[in-house]
Amino acid sequence: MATRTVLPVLDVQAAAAACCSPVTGGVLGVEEAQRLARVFRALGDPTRVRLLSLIAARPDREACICELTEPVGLAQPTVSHHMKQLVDAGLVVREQRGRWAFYRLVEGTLAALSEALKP
Amino acid sequence: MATRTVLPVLDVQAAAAACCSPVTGGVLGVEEAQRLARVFRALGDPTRVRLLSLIAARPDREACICELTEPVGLAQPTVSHHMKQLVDAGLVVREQRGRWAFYRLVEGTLAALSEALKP
DNA sequence: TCGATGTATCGACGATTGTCAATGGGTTTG
DNA sequence: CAAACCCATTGACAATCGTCGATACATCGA
Repeated sequence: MATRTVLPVLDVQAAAAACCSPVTGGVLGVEEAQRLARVFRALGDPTRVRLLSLIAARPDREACICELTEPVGLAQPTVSHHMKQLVDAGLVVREQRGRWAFYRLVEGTLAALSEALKP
Repeated sequence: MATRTVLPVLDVQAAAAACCSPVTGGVLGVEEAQRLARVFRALGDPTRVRLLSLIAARPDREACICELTEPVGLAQPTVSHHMKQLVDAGLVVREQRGRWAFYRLVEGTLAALSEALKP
């Protein structure tokens, strides 16, 4: 059985990409605030912010763990751990290709967050 | 002497409001990533997201602690603690007025974050 | 001046987080 | 098949975080 939490990616995607719950657009319900906070929490670590920018700077806007470990200067399990956080937050998508794991930005989530912060 | 950290608000304001360091616009330096992550971390708690939305929903877009404690259902010291985090992140500004402490959104910071997330 | 009121700070607690070394699971190559 | 390679998971550790009760500080009103 799946030991992973239930589809957090789709939750965020559906809720955020729907372009709802802007922070300054009225009192947010508890659930909406939780969804937003979960994504922001994933962005709340310098290493993860840099990982995102490293992926975005790649020619095809995707990268594997082996291309990310050296730039951030952390051990491979640590980078893998951070990428999992970004996947669970819906900021990134993982795709296994051969023995490499490629990560690609989810632009919809970024756009949705950008909208939610617009004053 | 001031026991507070050195003007984090201005740091964020200057760096972020200058509309620099978009997450997807090239590899972020360590310091830029740290500045961004510090603000996102402040947004990474559901209570703080709700506090922001509560303030934004007020007629004059400002509120005092006494108006925020009951809606979020937490003790007064806890709310005060969260507001301090938001102030340090540059998301909110504090103004003492009589015996009340009023908090007002810093729209520039929100706008800068929104820009930084635009894909 | 004294009591009441609104906030901030302190001290403490359990919970979560970031990090690593060691290990295990797949996939390719020899 | 066996070895090499890439990555995820586990277990452990210190550090940080969210929360509260108690308390201290500051301001207003009587």
